[in-house]
Amino acid sequence: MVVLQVVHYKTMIRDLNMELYGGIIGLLFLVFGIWLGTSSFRKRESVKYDAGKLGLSKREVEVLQLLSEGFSNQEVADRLFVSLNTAKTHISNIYSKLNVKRRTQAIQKARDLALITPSKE
Amino acid sequence: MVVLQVVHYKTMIRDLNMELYGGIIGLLFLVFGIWLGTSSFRKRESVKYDAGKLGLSKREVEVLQLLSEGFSNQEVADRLFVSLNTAKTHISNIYSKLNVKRRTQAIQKARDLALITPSKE
DNA sequence: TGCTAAATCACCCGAAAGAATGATCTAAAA
DNA sequence: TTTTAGATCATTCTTTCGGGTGATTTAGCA
Repeated sequence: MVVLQVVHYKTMIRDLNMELYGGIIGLLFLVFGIWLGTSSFRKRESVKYDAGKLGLSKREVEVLQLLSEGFSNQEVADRLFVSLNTAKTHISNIYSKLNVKRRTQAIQKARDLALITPSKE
Repeated sequence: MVVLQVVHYKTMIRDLNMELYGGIIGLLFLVFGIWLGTSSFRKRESVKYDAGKLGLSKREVEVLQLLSEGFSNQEVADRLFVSLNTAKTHISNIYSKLNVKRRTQAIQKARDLALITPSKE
């Protein structure tokens, strides 16, 4: 009987350890699962990288950002404290660098390439 | 010794069960974690609902979709097999219903309200 | 120190976009 | 059947966009 009790005691110890292990491993699985779930939905964010690749200057990226927020040429000019003509020059340069014809297309491309910061989504 | 062996045998059985349980519970945690991770990143999608609320006709939603894809007025007209004037009329009506002044703002609002189908993202 | 890229601004011109208004036609609802 | 909403198209007019070109200034690089 003593033998049995000793054995039983050992298994109880082991049970406790198992519970602890179970909890920890469960947590690990949980964390791993959350990581899996979120990482598949996270988007890569590389602003300066793509912008530099396309030859966009930081001023042009600023303009692009404002364009994407729905501002007119004049509003962009006002917000950057430059003349309308300057704003137009930047915008034209953006079009040629992005290889597009219209501002809507530029905005589209900027979104696709993650050149700009989305306001909502 | 027979007793010991029997007890040992039982614990082995239990160990096997524990491994199974552990695996299953781990899987459950994993699934739950993935669910947690993804659900916090999923977006609501209600197309016809908001469109109706704003009083947009289905034709206008069609036009809005094309606008968001970067098409010019003429291209929208061509794609819907209507005249340029008709396209412009639709677009104007969209602006007043969305309470915006420019097409870029209309596109923005349409995206925010999930009135349109995003091409990429 | 000269070269170069970036940023700034100007002027001109044509095309596109947008506002305002009115008209016709059709299908569905009252 | 009469109303009504949606879709269609037109005309006129103003504003905005976009292309093309050239000039000046400044800051960093070779």
